[in-house]
Amino acid sequence: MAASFLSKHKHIILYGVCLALLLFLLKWLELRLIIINHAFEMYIGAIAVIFTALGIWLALKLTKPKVRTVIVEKEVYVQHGGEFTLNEQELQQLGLSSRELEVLQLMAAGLSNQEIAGRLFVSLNTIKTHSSRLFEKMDVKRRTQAVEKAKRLRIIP
Amino acid sequence: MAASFLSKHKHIILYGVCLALLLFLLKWLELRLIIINHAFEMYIGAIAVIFTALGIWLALKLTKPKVRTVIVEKEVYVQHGGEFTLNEQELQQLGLSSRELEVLQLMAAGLSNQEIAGRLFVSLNTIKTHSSRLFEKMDVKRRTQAVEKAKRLRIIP
DNA sequence: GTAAAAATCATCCTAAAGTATGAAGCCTTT
DNA sequence: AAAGGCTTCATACTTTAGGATGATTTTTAC
Repeated sequence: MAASFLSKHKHIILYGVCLALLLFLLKWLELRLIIINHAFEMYIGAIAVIFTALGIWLALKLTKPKVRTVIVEKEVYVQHGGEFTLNEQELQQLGLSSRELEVLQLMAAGLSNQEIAGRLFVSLNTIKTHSSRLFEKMDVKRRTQAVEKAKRLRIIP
Repeated sequence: MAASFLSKHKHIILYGVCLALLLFLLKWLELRLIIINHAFEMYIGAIAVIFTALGIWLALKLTKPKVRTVIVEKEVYVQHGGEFTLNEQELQQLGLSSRELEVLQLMAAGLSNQEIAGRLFVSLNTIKTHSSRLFEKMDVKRRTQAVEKAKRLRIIP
């Protein structure tokens, strides 16, 4: 199929190829003419392009990369709490018993008398007695005052 | 207007002027070449040097600096005895009114409702209303819990 | 100017806190 | 063994705190 097509139109193909070659030759000659006529300018241009590229390459490769460091300070608040240092002296001075101190600590945690009683496995009345003696020793009238004073005196954290 | 245009396109204008000067220089060198025929190598060398420099300049001026963002976390330790730093975020989240916050602060100081009322020149009932709304917002049942939670959340010192 | 939020005050009621007093059991010290 | 402190518990009572609801005024936001 392909072979028969080639043999049939051999002359036409040959003519076409010759024409193409001729046009190509003409174009090439034209180009050569331009090149020959402007050989010097083109040479200079080539030099310029090559050395500009060289300059860019040198600059990019042989210099330290430009890095702009942006430092964003982010403050992180650390609730260190500051190690609690028990004020032993004040504690001694108040003369609180161990049970009273326990009650005071649970009061500071926000527990009610009933809850404290449950926590310590004693009756509500017992806690009331403890708290009364506690208030008396601490010279306060209410649990809120006791807690405030205890924190101020560093008896509890 | 004109000044801003100038400053805005400073690089372009500068480049244009440089190019013009360069062309002038080239023309002058060409003339010299005609006169001094032996300086061809020097001419080429000058071209190479100039365009290398141009390439370097271009690369340095027209490349964008890489931006590296470094986040430095700066820890801020908050000591127990140190300055109190209000936890604005938590305070906002609770949605306490200014009056409620006042009441809370006086509660933390160990004052009774009656005393708070006297301090703020309002009736006891008003303080009760405030405290009720306060407890509701803070999701607590008692003033001692409110004070404990407020101190824990750093809403009050 | 209207709607929403805040602040104020009141009444009634219940729950919790606090006072006063007494008492029993368990330690330690004298 | 007696004295004193600690813990426990109880009863009776007063005070304070807290809940529920309704209302008025003021401030704030749209």
